[in-house]
Amino acid sequence: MITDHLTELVAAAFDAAAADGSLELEVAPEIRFERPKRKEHGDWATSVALAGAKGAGRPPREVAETLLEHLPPSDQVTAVEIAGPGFMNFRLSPAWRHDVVRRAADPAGGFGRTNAGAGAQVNVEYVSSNPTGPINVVSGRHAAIGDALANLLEATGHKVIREYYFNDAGSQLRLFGRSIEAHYLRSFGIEAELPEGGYRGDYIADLAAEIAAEDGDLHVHKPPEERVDAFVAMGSQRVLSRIKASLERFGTHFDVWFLERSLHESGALDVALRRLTDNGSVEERDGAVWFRSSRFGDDKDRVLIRSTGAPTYFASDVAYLADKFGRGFDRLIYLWGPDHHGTVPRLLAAAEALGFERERVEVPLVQMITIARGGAALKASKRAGVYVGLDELIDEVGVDAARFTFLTRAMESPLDFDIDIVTRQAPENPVYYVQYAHARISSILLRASSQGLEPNLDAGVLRRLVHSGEEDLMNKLAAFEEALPEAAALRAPQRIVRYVEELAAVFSAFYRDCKVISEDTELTQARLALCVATKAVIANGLGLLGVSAPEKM
RNA sequence: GCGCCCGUAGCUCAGCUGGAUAGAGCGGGAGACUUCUAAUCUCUAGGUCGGGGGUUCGAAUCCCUCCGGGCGCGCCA
Repeated sequence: MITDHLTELVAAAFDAAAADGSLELEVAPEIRFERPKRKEHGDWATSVALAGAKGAGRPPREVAETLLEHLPPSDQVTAVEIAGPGFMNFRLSPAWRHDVVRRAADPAGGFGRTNAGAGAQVNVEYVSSNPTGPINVVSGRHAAIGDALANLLEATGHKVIREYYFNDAGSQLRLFGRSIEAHYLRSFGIEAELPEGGYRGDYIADLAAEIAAEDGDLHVHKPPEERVDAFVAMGSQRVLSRIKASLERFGTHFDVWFLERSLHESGALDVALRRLTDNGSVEERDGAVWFRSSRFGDDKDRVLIRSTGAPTYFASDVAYLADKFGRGFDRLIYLWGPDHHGTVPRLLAAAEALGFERERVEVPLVQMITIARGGAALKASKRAGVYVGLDELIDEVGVDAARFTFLTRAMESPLDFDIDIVTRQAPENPVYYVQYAHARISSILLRASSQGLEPNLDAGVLRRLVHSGEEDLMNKLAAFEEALPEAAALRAPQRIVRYVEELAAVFSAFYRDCKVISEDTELTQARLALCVATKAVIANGLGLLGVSAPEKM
């Protein structure tokens, strides 16, 4: 990457200046380059002179002057200027920009991709919504973010497994089964109370009606426990297949659908428990089995096995964690909601107690969504039965606009989601701006091709790109090589959203100022090459976000 | 009370591993369609970066503190 080259140059300048005694520094400051916000400040700038001024006992501008005098020549750099309090502003050569175009236009080049992950295996678990009801917009946000994170990790050299944890063993499922049971029994004229705190959505009644239609009164005369078991199984099965369908429609594909129940059935729960017991991380108290998580940084100890003998949800979590590491992952990412943040310390404690470095477990929290309709806040709750379904959202605004909206905000930022506003804004959603740029390029390329004009990436041809609109566009293309790794490292897909919007804007300016197809064949070929590169980068960026890049709009 | 997240333009939000004049979209105002896609573009108005201290050559960004909002602190999940 170019910044590595620039860093080497400056490091060499430090060495040379030290060697001839013109700059005395005990410790050289870290050399970092950044893209200046203002064009006048060049392509890349460094503030090392400011940082090093104190140690050198000299004014920053003087330090900068000295460095400048000792800077080795480079064919990538056309000028270096000292500006402001002591910034060193570098201007890069056209050849460097042309190289960017060439690499970006190469479909096999993997422009922007890195191998930072060096093949590390990462498990990304997200959505993992309980199979007690249809999937809602909150899960939609999780799905969009999880997909984007997984894509970003893959693009930076990680091997990613996308996983959905299916909670089919807990007390919520029980409650769900009993809720269906009540409706079912009522449909046969049998008096039945909805369980306290039970599920109230219409879909519960629908599920009961479906089962009644298929099985008739088959379940009426079963023993209550057995009957609830049946409803849990049938209900969650049906709900899960709907969840899968909704996610599929949303464009989210999981590699692994993991059943909590399998942890119980395989004995994984017992194995994990034994491991903790064997290393003294567990104790019995008040008839229950506790994990001594407070030894590993948690506020207090946590129950694994209740005094009733039933394992807690957390016990499954521990077994699941062990299972994931057992499958060879180097890193586990759990995308959780803010309501689970209190359970993060115990998860990390469990990792440590099981002998895995806690740094290998990462739990980004996706903040909540405040759902409103026409300004009136709604409470999204499955149990209360008021929520906006993912399907409904897709129907109203479409997958691309929904994803883009979810990804524009940083995940740690709460999202105000007014269905009416998003629906109304759907046609003017920024996602279309970006897609439009892509479609426009496709159209230009098509037209050019029909006239026998093709892009040409030869150095001699690209040399024709000298207009400021062309230069800006090439610079913005180059920025993808920083935007992608940064977004991945910071777990910040919104950076890709920003980038892609900016790229579309810069392209629009180029489109306005530089007519692509003209009488000048060589210039046309050069501009077509720039179009091809831009189109590829837009498509790559949108692809990372799970958003389509249409050829036509 | 403790913990986590948030507080930046009228609204929704970027920017936060410290940098040079704090950005975008929407909304407001004024314009541009004989032109490779007007789902576009140009210009414009709009800010005590919640308040106050501190660190620094430099703070929206780091530290402390206060205020406001949200969430969490179960042998629930």
